[in-house]
Amino acid sequence: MLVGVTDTAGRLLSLLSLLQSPREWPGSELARRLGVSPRTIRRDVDRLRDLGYPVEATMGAEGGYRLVAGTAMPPLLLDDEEAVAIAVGLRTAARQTVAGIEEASVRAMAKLEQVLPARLRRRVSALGAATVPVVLGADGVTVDPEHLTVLASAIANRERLRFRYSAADGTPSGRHVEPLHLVPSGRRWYLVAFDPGRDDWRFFRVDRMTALSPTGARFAPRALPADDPATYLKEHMLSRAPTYPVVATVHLPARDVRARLPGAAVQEVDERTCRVSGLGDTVEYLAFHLVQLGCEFEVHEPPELVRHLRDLHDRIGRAISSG
Amino acid sequence: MLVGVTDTAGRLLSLLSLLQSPREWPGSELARRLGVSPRTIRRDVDRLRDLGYPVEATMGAEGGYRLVAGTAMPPLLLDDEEAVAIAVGLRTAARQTVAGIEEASVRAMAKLEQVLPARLRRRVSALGAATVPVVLGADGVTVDPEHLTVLASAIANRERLRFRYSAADGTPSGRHVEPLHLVPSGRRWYLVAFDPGRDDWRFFRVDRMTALSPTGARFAPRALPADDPATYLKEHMLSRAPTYPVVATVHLPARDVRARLPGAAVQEVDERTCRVSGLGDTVEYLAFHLVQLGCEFEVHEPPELVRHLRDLHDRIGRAISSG
DNA sequence: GGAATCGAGGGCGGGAACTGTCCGCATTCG
DNA sequence: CGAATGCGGACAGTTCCCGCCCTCGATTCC
Repeated sequence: MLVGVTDTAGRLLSLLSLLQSPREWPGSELARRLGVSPRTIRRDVDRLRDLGYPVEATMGAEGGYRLVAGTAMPPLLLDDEEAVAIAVGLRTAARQTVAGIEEASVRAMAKLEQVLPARLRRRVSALGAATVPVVLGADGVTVDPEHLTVLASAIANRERLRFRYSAADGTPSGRHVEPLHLVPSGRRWYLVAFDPGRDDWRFFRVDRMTALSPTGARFAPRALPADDPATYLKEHMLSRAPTYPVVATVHLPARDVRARLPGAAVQEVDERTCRVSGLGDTVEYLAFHLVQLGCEFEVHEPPELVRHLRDLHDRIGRAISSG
Repeated sequence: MLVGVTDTAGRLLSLLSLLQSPREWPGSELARRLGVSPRTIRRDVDRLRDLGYPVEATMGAEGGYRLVAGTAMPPLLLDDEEAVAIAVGLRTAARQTVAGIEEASVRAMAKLEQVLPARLRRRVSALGAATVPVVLGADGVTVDPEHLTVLASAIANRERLRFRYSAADGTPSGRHVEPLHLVPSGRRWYLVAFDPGRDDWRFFRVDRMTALSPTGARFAPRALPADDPATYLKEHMLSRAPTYPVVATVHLPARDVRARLPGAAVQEVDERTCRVSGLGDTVEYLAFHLVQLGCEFEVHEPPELVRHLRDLHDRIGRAISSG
């Protein structure tokens, strides 16, 4: 049998792949599948262990090998469908902007997209299109995951970027910038970039960018006039992004509300009533979460929210009266 | 220099890891990082290509290596944060039951969870708990992703499973079964399993199972008395799961509605009005999507939906009148 | 309790593969 | 044109891999 390291290394990868399915494999079976002797399988298992991937073995009849959790992530060997599932999962997660792992999400997306075979990419975008964007964005805008991956690549690769931008007042312009950071803020994403034409730093809302195209031209990254891009962004955005301090009384035990609205400040009033404040950043978002609790509640604080709920109330009223 | 295949294979993995970040790497830099000569790097790149992972090289100054999309998925080498991001993404995706990739999602979750280091697992569950379950389940029940991974492992590993089950009428019972399939249905999951005690096949709703514990005892999988678990389940469930045929008139161009409600049958009435039918399976779900469109609409068909909307209307009315 | 199955691991010999070095070549950018 | 980059052939020395022996320990089933 003609072999080489590519075979040895390839075999180790195949072995890793087999061991990653959540079941046990007897060494003889592995030997058969990989076309080597059981002795070699034992040695391969040792090699994997040397590499830091803990392979557990159960002895006796019915025994076998299994990859278990170690201290480092082993390389994930995915089949087509699993890769698609992960890509779709990341996209929906990015749309909803989960917790504090947005950057990591985007990095993982970029990494995956970079190596995702074309046929799978098609399936992912088809599925992505078929997925209901559950989050009702303030203005109905949801950020396009594709854009995020393109931006992440351009940043990592230090490539200049060309795109079209619609400013807040709607006036469009063409831009050519040196992208430096991608910063999540609420359910929005901002690109922090240096604009050589205007010789200054600029922030761009990702959902307002169109026709992204990395130019391929490299640049040497400049130092940001602040330690942290996020705080830099916050300073410059403070005046603009309105946040709604909400106060509402919810007729549900405080414990239940905390479980269903993590992130909100919940204050117990009595056994079955509590006061909720500071939920989110857009009235649509706030209204949705309050209604979604499915219990009685009263809104006290932001007049905008009350107005929005009144609209909702009227709209539903019309829907059922004319139907 | 003392080397071995574990070094060679390990180096190949490191190389793959470096090449997976979305940027270009000059060979000299790679050689420096991996502690080998540039010639070896070239050979390693060749080896990766032999393994089917297309490494692209750009010549000339400023050139370098980059991993591009090929025909097969290369092993994904993730850092801690990326792994957590993927795990969280899969969990939220599993909760929402995306499109037709549910099984793959669960398989990927099981694969990932199996090798996820403990410290990362803690972060994932913390983040998972902090994530708002956006989907308002019919009865507020969302399936626990952990359960799904445990079940998937038990199935793949052909392990008997013990758990407690609350039947539809609420009566609890202890079960000991041979799990065979996990079937998604709407936003619910069912386990298809053989119950040796009762000597027959049974279906269990995953959200009604508690105290899951694989016993470790193996079993030889029996043949299901049907070709396909999904259709088998459907036959047995047909009478129970009510689906609501909805008909509503929506005052929005048909094109827009199709974009925002994929899966629904949309029929154009005139330029700015259309008829929507057959959206989903629970009134809460239907109501949510109709309201979420943010436009005028009238509901014609299921009286349950009208009733639900009236409740919603009244509840919102009380919320804003007393606030 | 015995047999069968499975993992762990030492030793050996032949053959093969890996690495580094040196070389000339092609390509791209400034 | 020169510098940086990738490409790849040839060679020599080292070493490492593989399959085949073997024994031992653990576990399960009969």
